[in-house]
Amino acid sequence: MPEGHTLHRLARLHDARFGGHRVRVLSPQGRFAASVSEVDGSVLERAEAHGKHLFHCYGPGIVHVHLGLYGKFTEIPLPPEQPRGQVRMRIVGPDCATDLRGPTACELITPEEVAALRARLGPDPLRADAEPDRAWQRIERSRTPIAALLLDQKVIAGAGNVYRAEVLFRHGIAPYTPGRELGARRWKLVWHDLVELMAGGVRTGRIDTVRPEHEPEAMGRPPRQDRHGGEVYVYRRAGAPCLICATPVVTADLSGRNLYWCPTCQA
DNA sequence: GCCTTATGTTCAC
DNA sequence: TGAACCTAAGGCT
Repeated sequence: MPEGHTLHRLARLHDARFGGHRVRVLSPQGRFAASVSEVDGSVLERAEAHGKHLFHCYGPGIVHVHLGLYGKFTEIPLPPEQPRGQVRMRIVGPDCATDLRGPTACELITPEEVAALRARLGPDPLRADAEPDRAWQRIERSRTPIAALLLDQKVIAGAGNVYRAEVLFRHGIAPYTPGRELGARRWKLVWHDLVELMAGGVRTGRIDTVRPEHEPEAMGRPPRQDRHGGEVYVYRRAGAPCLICATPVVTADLSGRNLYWCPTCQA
C-alpha cells in the first residue's frame, strides 16, 4: 500500500526488470483494458515516478498508473498462468512478469498529458529535480492546517498519511498549525527530513521513522513492528503511550483521513 | 465466514 | 461532505 516511496521503488524495479526490453502488455479484464494494449510488444524505455504516480514510457505512449488505496503489483512466475481474479494489466518480460490489480488509474497517455499531470503536482521529495520552495510558496500564505497541506498533492507530491503523521511528530509540530505560521526555517527542516525518511522507504520498502535512541530496545521495551511493516511514533497508535513521553497518542478525522499525534510532544 | 478498515483520489451534491 | 472505486488483511464470531 502506497505512499510515494512505494512508487519510486516500483519504478526502479520495473526499470531493472523490463527496461530496454520488448514486453507483452496485456489487459485481461476490466475498465482499463482497451488503451493499454496499444503498447503491447513495444520496448519499455524507462519507468519513473512523480509522487504517487507511476509512468511506464513506451514509444507509442506512456502508461500512467495510480495505485489508489488498494492497487498492487505482484510478481508472477514464468510461464504465466491464466490470470486469477481481476488483473488490470499484466507485463511479461524476457525473464519475469508482473500483474497489476486494483489501481485507481491505468491508462495510456501522451507526453503532453504527462506534462499536464505533473504540472498539477507539487515537488516530490524523492525526485532530484524537486523545488521545495514551490511548496513553501503555497504553505506560507495558507491558513490550512499543516497536516492537511502535507497530504495535498498539489503542495507536495508523494507524502501520505504515515509520513505526514510521522514527520510532524519528529518536528514537534501541532498538526492544526496553519501553514502560514510554520516558518520558513521549520519548513526547510521538515522537507529535508521527508527527503531522508522517504529515501529510506525506497531502500527498504518499509516506513521506519523512529530514531535509534527511541527504539524500544534503547528504551528498555520489547521490540515492536507496526502493521504497515515499519516502526513509527504515532501513526495508527491511538491510545498507546507516546514513545517519548508516554502520553496516550490521540487521533482525529481531518478531511476524511485519520490523523495521529502526541498532544504533549506536539503541543 | 463476516465485518471493518486502509499508506488514495475523484466526482456528485 | 459523502460516496464510489474495488482489494487484502486483520479482528471478530
